[in-house]
Amino acid sequence: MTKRLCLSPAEIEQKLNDAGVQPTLQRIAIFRHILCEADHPTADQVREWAEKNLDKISQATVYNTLGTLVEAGLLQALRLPHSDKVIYDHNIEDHHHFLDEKSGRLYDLPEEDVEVTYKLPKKFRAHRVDVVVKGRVE
Amino acid sequence: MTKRLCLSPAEIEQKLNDAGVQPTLQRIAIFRHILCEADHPTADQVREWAEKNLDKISQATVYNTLGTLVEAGLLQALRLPHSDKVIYDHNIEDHHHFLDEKSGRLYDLPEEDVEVTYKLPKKFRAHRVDVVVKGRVE
DNA sequence: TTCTAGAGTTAGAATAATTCTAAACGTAGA
DNA sequence: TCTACGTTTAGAATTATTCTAACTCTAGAA
Ligand SMILES: [Mn+2]
Ligand SMILES: [Mn+2]
Ligand SMILES: [Zn+2]
Ligand SMILES: [Zn+2]
Repeated sequence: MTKRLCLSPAEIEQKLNDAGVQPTLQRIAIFRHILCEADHPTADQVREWAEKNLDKISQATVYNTLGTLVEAGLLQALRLPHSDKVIYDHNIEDHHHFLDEKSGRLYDLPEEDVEVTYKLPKKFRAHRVDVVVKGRVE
Repeated sequence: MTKRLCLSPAEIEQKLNDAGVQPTLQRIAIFRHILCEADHPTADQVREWAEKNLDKISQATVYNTLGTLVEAGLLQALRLPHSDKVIYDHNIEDHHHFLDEKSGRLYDLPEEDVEVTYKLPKKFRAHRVDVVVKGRVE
C-alpha cells in the first residue's frame, strides 16, 4: 500500500545532493530510516530510533533534519486530528489517509482511490484537497 | 454560510441543561460567545475575549469549559494542518472546511457541497470522512 | 595540503499549547 | 442550614517544538 523506496546510503546521499541538501551522516541515516523502515513517524519516534542507532545525536538535530527534509520537498509534514504531533511522511505525492482510530495508525490511500467533488463559493480558489477517512481496521 | 445560532443567555442555559452540563456563568458566556460571535476560535482567542468581557476568569477555566462543551457534544474540536492549535467549531453537524492559506481563516463547507467516494482495502471500516480544501479567497 | 567561511550539530534554555494540582468557592439538594 | 460535590482558581507541570550560542565539520579556495 505505501510506496517504500528502500535505498542504500549511497543512493540516499544522491537524493539529498539532488535536492540541494548537504548529505551529512545524520541526514542520511534519518532520511533512510524514514524511507525504509518507519511508518508515518513523529519527531519523537525518529529521535528514539536515532538515539539507539546513531553514535550520538541531539534532539535539535532531529528537528532540524526533519525540517530541512520537509523544506527540500523530500518529506511531507502532516497534522492529523487525533494527535498534536507532526507526522512525517515519506510519501510526497498527493495522497490521502485512513486513520485507524483504535490504534492511531495511519494508512496511505492512493490519490486515485479517493474522488472528491465540491462546490465552492465564488472567489474561492482551491489548490489542494486533503481527505482523512477515519474508522477501524477489523 | 456558517449556521449561526444566536441565542439569549436563557436559551443557552437551557441548551447546557439539556446536555447535562451545569450552566455556570462562565460556561454560558463562553458558549454564547462561540455560538454567536466567534468564528472557529482557538482556546487562546476565547481566553482573550473572556478576559476582556467577564469579571475574572482563569486560563484553566477556559480550557475546562471548552473541553466540557466538546465532551457534551455542544462544540467540535478541530485540528487543521496549518496550525498546532485546536480550533473550536460551533457547527457540530458533519461538515467540511475550506482553509484560506493566506489568512489562515477557516470556512465551513456544508456536507452536501462535498462528495467523497473512496475505495478501501478489505477490513477497513470507515465511519467518517473529513475533507479540507486548501486554497485562496480572491 | 592547509585555511577558512559557511553550514551543521550540540546542550541546554526558551517558548507555546495544554493539562495538572490542590486549595478555595458555589450551589443544588437533603 | 448543612453538606457533598461540582466548579473555578493560581500557579506549577508537561509536552512539543524552537531558539541560542558555542563548538565542529567540510567544501572549496589558495
Ligand atoms: Mn463553523
Ligand atoms: Mn505545543
Ligand atoms: Zn501518507
Ligand atoms: Zn466548521
